[in-house]
Amino acid sequence: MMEYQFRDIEKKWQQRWKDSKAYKVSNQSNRPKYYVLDMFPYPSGAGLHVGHPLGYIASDIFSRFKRLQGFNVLHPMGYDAFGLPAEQYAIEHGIHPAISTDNNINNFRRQLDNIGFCFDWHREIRTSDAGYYKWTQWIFLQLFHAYYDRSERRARPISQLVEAFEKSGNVSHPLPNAQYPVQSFTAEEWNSFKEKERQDLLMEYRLAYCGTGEVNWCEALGTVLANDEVVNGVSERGGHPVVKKKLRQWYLRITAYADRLLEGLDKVEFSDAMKEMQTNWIGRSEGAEVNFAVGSEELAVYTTRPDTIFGVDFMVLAPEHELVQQITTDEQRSAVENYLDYVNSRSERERMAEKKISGVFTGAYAINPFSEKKIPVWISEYVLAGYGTGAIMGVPCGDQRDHAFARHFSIPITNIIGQYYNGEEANPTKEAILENSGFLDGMVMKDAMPFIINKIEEKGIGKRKVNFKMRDAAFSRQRYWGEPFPIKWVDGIANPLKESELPLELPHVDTYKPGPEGEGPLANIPSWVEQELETNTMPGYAGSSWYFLRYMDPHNDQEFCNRAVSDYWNQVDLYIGGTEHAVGHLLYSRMWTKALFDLGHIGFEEPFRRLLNQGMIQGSSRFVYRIAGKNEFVSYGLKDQYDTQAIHVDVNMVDGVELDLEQFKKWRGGEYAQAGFILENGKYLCGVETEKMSKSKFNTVNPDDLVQKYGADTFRMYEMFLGPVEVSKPWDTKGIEGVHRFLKKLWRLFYDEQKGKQWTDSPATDAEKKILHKTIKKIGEDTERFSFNTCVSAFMICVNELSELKCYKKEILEPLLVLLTPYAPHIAEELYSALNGNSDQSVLDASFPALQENYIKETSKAYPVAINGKTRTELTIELSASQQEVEELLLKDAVVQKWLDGKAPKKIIYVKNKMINVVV
RNA sequence: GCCCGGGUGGCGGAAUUGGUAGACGCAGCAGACUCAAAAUCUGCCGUUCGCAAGGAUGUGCUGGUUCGAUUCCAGUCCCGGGCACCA
Repeated sequence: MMEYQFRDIEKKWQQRWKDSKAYKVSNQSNRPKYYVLDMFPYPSGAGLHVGHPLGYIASDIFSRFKRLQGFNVLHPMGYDAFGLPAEQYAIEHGIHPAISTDNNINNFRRQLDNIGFCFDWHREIRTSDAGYYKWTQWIFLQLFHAYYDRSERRARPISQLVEAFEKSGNVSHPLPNAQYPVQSFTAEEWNSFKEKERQDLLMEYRLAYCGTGEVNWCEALGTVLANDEVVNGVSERGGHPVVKKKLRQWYLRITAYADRLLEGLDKVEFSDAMKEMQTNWIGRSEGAEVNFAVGSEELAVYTTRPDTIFGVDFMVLAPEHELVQQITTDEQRSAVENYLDYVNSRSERERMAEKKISGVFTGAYAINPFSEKKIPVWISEYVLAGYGTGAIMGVPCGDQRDHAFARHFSIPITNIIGQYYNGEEANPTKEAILENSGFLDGMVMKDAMPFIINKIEEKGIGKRKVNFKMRDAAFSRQRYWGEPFPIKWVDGIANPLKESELPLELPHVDTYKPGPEGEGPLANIPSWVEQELETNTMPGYAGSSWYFLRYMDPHNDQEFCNRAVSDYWNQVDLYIGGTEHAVGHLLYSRMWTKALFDLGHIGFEEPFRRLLNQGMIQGSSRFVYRIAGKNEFVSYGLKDQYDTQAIHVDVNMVDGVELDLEQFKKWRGGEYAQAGFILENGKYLCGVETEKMSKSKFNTVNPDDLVQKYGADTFRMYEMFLGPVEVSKPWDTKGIEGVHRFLKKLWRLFYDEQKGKQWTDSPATDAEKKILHKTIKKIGEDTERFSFNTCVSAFMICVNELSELKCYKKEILEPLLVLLTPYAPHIAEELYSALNGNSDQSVLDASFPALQENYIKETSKAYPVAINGKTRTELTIELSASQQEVEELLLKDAVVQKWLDGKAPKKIIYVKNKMINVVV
């Protein structure tokens, strides 16, 4: 074999690696462990396009790299197999989700195998397998049987809470929900409660709990819709009206973990952008809750700026606030009622989107507890019932929204910050010296903050308070294709199934239509309903919140994951995936990990030690230009001479920008078979635009086609060569040929097309060793920092230089193949095997070559010489040269003399190993 | 509106700590080999002035710091992403 026959080579080694179980990983090893994980895919029916494998290639390279460095590397793959699209497909086509999901998975697997990944498929998991979701249900029960102990800041078994209640009531365990009708009880009271009362109370503490929540109910479709299926208050499909409907819903008490989720960010290596997104989502704010008297009622407001309390000019309640009815005066009642009607007529989305200021005065006045000033109480839709206390104090001089509100309704503005307020717009400064602020006068705002909070607490009219924007996570879906809850409802009490009753298998159904009253399809199954089983199913993120643990011990039918095994593999060392899961999946899995840690099931509390976000590969669309009203197309360069309409064409019919006219005429069943063309230089050239890659834009490129045409190794390297993994960049099929040429050139270092084998055992020269070791250094460093694109360049430079020197020496070529293995494993193994007389030693288990610095050490350097900062010439000088020696050499140089023009240099800057600059 | 990223040749990108801007590749141009094509090889390739040697200019824009700025600072424009009345 003299030519690079990549198809045969790749097929051969993929089969051999499979036969020798080359990627099977053991849980026992003397080697240090390394865990590389990809965000597992939802197996959609559309299959992979070139954008999907980007992260998988990066993780594959890194896994293989770590293996060469002597690590025991866990690199598994599986499928997030429950989900809405399969159910939707089932409704439309009558095919059971289990079947369509299975088909999709088979197609995914075939496409992945094509690319030559080193996944340990013995550990494959599917979240929809009963053997998997048995443990998802089990973890749900762990959460159900646990509460969050706020003083110890950790989850504990709920049985311990019951013991505490029996002994001393709930004095040291206040209810998480301040709105619950019973707030405190004694041991005697607890012991006298009926079972239902006790269970209702315990439900208020559980980490997985049931409550009432609002869902988007669409009467016409008879189903509940996700937020993104609702557009402008109507359903995305069909445009039917959507209303809020209250339903029984499961929740996860993620808010209990808010502060730990925040603190945990300091212990992980995520990008700053990612940490910031999570921080914003959690939305921690510090402030105070303050009570204002309104007649005989008390109105609590939450504020982050208690230091501005003397600047309060009005109050605003959310329209839903419970005090609204009680405090509204008779004169204002009809105005308030009108406003409430207006608010009720609006969807949540409309209210969110509204920029116009609206509101109405209730007629009531609150009393400022410090200044005794009377403050008008308003209602407005910009105040949200769900955040803080649902009421705010309006400080116009310090808050832009309050300012706009005061202006709009002509409420007089009190200035407490002197010249910091210009009368035109609010200033949220904390640096101003307070005025018009009673006993706070003269204090700097940020100093007044702790002072006034203490005063508030002393006076007993409020307290210091930390608030979070994050809400508890809704954990029910009124759907079929998800994990059933291991819960039976008897007399209104949620009864958990016993561990021995798991898994509670998802029953087969013949129809996926929603159940009555917004319930899920399970409510249509008489046998299910007779057993009083919960009819909701779990959401998509249930299975994905803990899957990284199951990979460690995927076949264990006694435990979700053996503790010794999870102690060995521990955290995921490198997690690779897209930013779209920034807040959802990552926060949920972090919370589950913390809960499992608290309950003693695992030994670490952050699942992912390091996170790498891959960018998107954008589509590069091609356009043809049809002359208006004619079946005639004009080439890109001439289109401005006509009135044209741009039409997307399939990028796979275009070579660079040149359209294949024959293919185009056959496209879309011959729609353009009779079309005419106006060409430039005999070619039809297309327009180009970068857009999201999608079928509808005809700009998707299938990796299968590229692997078929150029081979998996070329494809892998080209995906990396496009640019840094973390950033988004457009796809350009044309460029792949450059990488393919590189591999062919590499091949020719080993085989000559005429002469055949041409490697030799002759000893390498220093120049050749220098090329090799320079490459070892570059590949080692750049792979470690995920700079895969510059690695590909470094390989190209190396092969170019070795070709130039006609270096065919095994001493150089063999280590080069090891370096290349993570990037292009097939060709590396083929040549490595040939080099070693087809021995059984696989390049996959070779050792990463050791860098010998002495071969790359330079003794002299060609220094750039700048005159006044502008590079004028180059001067080769020994690295050991002193300042004085350099100056002497410099002044002798003809170019330097020319620029000095007889003048003496003012200063000569010589930075060793960098540059020389002469200041004249 | 707020918060993050990012603007470098015709294109993707490189320049790791302030030190030769444009590595590597694509596209393009010229040439060699060939009956021809493919494959391969060689040279050129930011803009501009110049026959050349060489010079000027150049990393979105305007300033600043520095012997020296793609890199640091201030302002500004544009693009991408996230959040969106969070008190």
